[in-house]
Amino acid sequence: MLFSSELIKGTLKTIILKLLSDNKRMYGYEITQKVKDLTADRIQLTEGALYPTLHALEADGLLTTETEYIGKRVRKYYSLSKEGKTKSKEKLSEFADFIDTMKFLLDLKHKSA
Amino acid sequence: MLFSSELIKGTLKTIILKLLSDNKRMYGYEITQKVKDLTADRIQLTEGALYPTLHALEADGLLTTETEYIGKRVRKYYSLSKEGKTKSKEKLSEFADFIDTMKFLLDLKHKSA
DNA sequence: TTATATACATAATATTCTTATGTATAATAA
DNA sequence: TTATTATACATAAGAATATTATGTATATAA
Repeated sequence: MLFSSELIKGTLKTIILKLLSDNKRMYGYEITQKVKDLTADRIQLTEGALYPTLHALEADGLLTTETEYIGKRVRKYYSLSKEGKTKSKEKLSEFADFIDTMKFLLDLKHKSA
Repeated sequence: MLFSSELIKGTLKTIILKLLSDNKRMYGYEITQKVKDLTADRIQLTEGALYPTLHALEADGLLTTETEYIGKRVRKYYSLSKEGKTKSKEKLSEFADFIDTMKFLLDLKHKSA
């Protein structure tokens, strides 16, 4: 069972920043596989969403890149910049707060007066 | 502190369906106020997002409406249809699952090999 | 009497996603 | 050996959904 993509919207940057804060450096394809593995195939990042987002994070100065060749195949490694590390913490803390807020909003009974 | 709108994206339908499953009937403005109250002003639904979404849910057969006049001012009450009730449960259960998945994905350390 | 709150709606724009397409190498299965 | 799948990048067209701005109108509070 795959999550409806609707739900995942808006979480991509947070996911990327978190994985990079744990792993020092990762390349795009690796990120898609890691997320697939860790979520038992329930979140599958598409390339059309991932790559433009990586580029945007880099353009914002949050990520730095190193290109390497594995045989003849190119691989582009991303790492958090100093600002990226700060941003990663902010995003994670905001997301944790958001989850708490949503849990409260959605779990409890709030009958109107 | 307001949540970045990015995070809230994709949760609007779930929020609406949940509030209506607790409250039998609500009107648009009331929904915005309820969400504002319950989240201590951290989630503020905008009219430009809310009304089109209500219309879409109605067009999908998930909501029914009754229009009433309070003095001379119109008020449009929304209620869950039978399919809406089913959908509401589905959405909430999916969201709960999603939260668990995201918690796992974001809380733990997953260093690559 | 002026600003704010209530109450709806929609249009232009922006953002961000899906889907499709393109290129190319490496590994595995038929 | 050849076709398929996996690896690995990228971008463009289109869809979905949000923001921001605008419009209309009544009711209430400063």
